[in-house]
Amino acid sequence: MELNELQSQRAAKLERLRTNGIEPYPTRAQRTHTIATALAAFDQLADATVPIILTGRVVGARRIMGKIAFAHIDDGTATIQLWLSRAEVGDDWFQRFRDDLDTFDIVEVHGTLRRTKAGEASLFVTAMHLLTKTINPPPEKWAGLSDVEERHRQRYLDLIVNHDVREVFRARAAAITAMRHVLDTQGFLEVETPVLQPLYGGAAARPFTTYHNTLGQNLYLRIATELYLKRLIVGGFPGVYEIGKNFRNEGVDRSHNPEFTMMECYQAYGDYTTMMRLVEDLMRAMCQAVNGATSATYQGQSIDFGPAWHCLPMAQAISARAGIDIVAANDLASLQQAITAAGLHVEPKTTWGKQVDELFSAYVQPHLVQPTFITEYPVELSPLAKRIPDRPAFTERFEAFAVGMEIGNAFTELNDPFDQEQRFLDQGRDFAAGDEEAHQMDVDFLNALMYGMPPTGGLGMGIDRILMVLTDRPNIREVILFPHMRQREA
RNA sequence: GGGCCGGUAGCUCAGUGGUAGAGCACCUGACUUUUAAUCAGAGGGUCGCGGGUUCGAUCCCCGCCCGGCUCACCA
Repeated sequence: MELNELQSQRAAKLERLRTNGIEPYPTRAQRTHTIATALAAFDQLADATVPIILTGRVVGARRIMGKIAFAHIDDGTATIQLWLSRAEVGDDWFQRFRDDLDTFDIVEVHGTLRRTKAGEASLFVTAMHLLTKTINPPPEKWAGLSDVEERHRQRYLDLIVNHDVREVFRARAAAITAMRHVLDTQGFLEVETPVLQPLYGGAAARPFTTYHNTLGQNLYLRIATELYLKRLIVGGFPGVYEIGKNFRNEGVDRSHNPEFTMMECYQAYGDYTTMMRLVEDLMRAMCQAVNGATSATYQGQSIDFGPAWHCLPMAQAISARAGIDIVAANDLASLQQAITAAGLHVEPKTTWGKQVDELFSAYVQPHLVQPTFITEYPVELSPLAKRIPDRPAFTERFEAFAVGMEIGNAFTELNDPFDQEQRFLDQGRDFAAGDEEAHQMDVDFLNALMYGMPPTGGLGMGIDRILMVLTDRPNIREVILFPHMRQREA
């Protein structure tokens, strides 16, 4: 290791401690309380001068004044002030605290709880042990660690220094726990399906590819769990869900990370309307778990997950926002003509469905701030969704939006194996025509459907994006502990 | 991939065609109720990397690397 000046100073202190018989990395720690439990019982413990032992990392400045010193320690549950008196803790340890310990070192401290004259609840230290000597110095005291790249690359340091970052990830865990609770109590079984797949499917995306050496087989990292979960509905489970990572070989921006966490669930004998109710239940529960209420504030706007969501067919939404009737303009040429006639500027696309999607993304989606379901998607954008019985160009599908961002996608699942085969064949033509995200033919999945899948509702929800909304973070990297970062030069 | 902005001490940032700056941190000393402790003093730099212009480049020019925002892609 090459050490800079500050690191070398700390390494020298470490050697001095060793020379004086102090092991800088002892094997075990002892404590009687966490800081949080000690503070909760402060009055009883202080009044009876009960000797206790706490542990934690020294955070903030050590304030050392000749024969007395103060510092704070943090054990992950709370912080507490240490109050050291030279007379009480002894010359050796007082001097060691001053000369050989540093901010960020981790210590075990023995003493009694006592309030200072300023009124701060403190541990009056009678003895101390070093638990871990640190080599790296802390960032600046006030501005702290604010460089976004450094925060993400050194998330451990970000978490030490920026306590609101810890809260984001506690919120994330609480939200996922709440999500599991809703799904478990509504009869869904949590399952795990393959990440390494011989065929990728269930979404429109380019995959990451990898290779199994001994089998000599190309494999893909999954882009969705959908096709495996539906096989399990064929297998007879009444409801299944999986919360796990998907991997999509696409661009990276503030709402896309190459690997992201998705919850997908499938409910036998349900349909897309039962999935709407489930989304409402899930979002209410997750918002409650994170914010203690069914509304959240995102970038200054209140987002309310309490009431039933707005619900609007895609054609109506586009008509209202862009003034284009996609039901009348039902082929690519007439749609593009209508767009031109309306004076709209939309990226030209190669198919009617993609053009509809583009129109929607440009003119409707940014306005979907409050929770909204957009329903009835074009069939060619939805190769796994069932058609609306009397309008076969559209599917029983919705996407869930909030703060202008897609956070969920659901449909009545296509269970007609012949229609499914035809959709795959159509997708195959798109792929041959250069659409790298077109869905692949999956013969085994068709085989499963030929054993019969009951009418089923399915839903996918992007956990990371939901957490962005619930924790008011405008960048997906703020809700992923270790977001993807470009590799640094050696 | 395009556009805009940025990369200077451990951290947060200023700055200039002529020996590199501040605050915090760190180091030395003083100090028995601090909590942005205070006071006195000292040290610390590949100015992202490579090339060019110049007597001289951290500064100007070109290329590259990395990051942020944004557009495109991506539901």
